[in-house]
Amino acid sequence: MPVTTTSQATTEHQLRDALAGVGKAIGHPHRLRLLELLAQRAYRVEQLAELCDLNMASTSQHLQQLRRAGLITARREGRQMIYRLTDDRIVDLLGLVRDIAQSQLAEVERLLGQLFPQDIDEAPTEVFTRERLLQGLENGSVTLLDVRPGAEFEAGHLPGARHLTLAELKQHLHELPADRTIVAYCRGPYCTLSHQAVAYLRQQGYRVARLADGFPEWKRAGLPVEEG
Amino acid sequence: MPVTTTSQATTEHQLRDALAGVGKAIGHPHRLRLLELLAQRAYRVEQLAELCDLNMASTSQHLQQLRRAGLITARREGRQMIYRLTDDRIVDLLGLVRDIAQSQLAEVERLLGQLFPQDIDEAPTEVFTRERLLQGLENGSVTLLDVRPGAEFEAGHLPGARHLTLAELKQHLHELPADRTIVAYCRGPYCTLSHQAVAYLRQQGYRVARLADGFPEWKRAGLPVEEG
DNA sequence: TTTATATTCAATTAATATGTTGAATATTAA
DNA sequence: TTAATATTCAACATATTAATTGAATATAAA
Repeated sequence: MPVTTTSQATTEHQLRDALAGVGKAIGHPHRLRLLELLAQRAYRVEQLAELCDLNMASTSQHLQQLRRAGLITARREGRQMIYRLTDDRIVDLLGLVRDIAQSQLAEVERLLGQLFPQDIDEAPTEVFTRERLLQGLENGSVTLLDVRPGAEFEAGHLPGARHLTLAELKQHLHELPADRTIVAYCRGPYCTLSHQAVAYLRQQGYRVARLADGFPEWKRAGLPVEEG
Repeated sequence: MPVTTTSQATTEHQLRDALAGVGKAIGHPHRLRLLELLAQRAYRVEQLAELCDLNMASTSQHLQQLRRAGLITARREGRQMIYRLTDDRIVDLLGLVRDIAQSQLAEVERLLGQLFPQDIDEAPTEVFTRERLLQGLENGSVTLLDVRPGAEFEAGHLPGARHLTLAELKQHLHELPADRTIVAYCRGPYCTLSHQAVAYLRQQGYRVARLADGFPEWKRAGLPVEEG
């Protein structure tokens, strides 16, 4: 007859505790922000602290919670610690949480409407899937534009992408082709950078579209990237 | 020039707060247990309370946290509330958390070794993928055995599955075919029921294998189920 | 209506998580 | 060695979350 030892329930409970640790780790806005940043590239504690507007001790502690949950790893390099995602599946995890929240929580829907307002007069911006972008790059019908911060571009970007931050866009406007569709991309679906770039370029009369998601998802999909 | 309103940072923070809510929701062992159960079938509060060994008030509060996070919905039916997963993607979420934890946390690896000990002498139990099982069912080379509790089987099971709990297995042993492989399945990868069934049947001389994952994953994959 | 029942709400206490400060550690450069 | 720097640890105050109890609500049956 099947045996159910007394310790089995305990083990199952411990197992559930360990899995809950992953939930706890992503269950805080600061840690989500850290993961979003680390999905773009590896960072030192100091940089993360600055980008998240946290002090170093706090940042370090959050990073260690993420590490204990198996979501990031640390490597010492000289006198600094470099943190990175353990695994591309963390990108999937963040994406899945985003998708579930977006489809089930009215609050998220509302906030997205606020963050990405649709100008009702205009036709909606064209959105490229990864497949369509690949095709466009192959037949040379699109110019690819990375509008993330320079450091993120340098650590890795889509092949052939031109890099311009929003601030640089105005001065280099004439360098962009008027006869081809410009496809802008940024950190991911909830990042506003590519939306802002698209709005500006469109206003300036360019043919412009937006990649549906960002660099991490592209890399996660196993598509080629140029690394700095 | 691109505009960054003062409220944008706030909106992004609120958005991250909402997403963190999903993490918080799955960041407690009791709530994970509740989700595992609800992945099998819809349940009333009372049943969940009993299965999780919690009192009703506590159970109800945990359920409401899951509901606020958009992971489950409630429907009143007479004087009772029926809870169910909002979405099959919740099954994906649990699976992804499991996979990440398993590959990144030594503690999880250790606990699994404890929960599913490999008898070193024996050849390891054969594990069927869903694809292989489908094929085996088609050509009639396997008998499918559901070893979950009766209520879960009745709410939905794999087509053609025979239901026997571990307790019932002994008495109905002779009804099982000796000339075909018996494939047992249960709640999912971390459920011990199918392992126990396999160990017993094997010891009794049956040709027996285990489905890699359980009923929720099968259903989630869009494969046919027989509903009670 | 009244009564019985399932569930949720409210209030309390206990437990846990967070942010902050200053000290401790580990590594490089002097 | 010593000094400088990046990071982590320890300890505290504060905030959030959990479990428990008893009361309140909503529905169905009497």
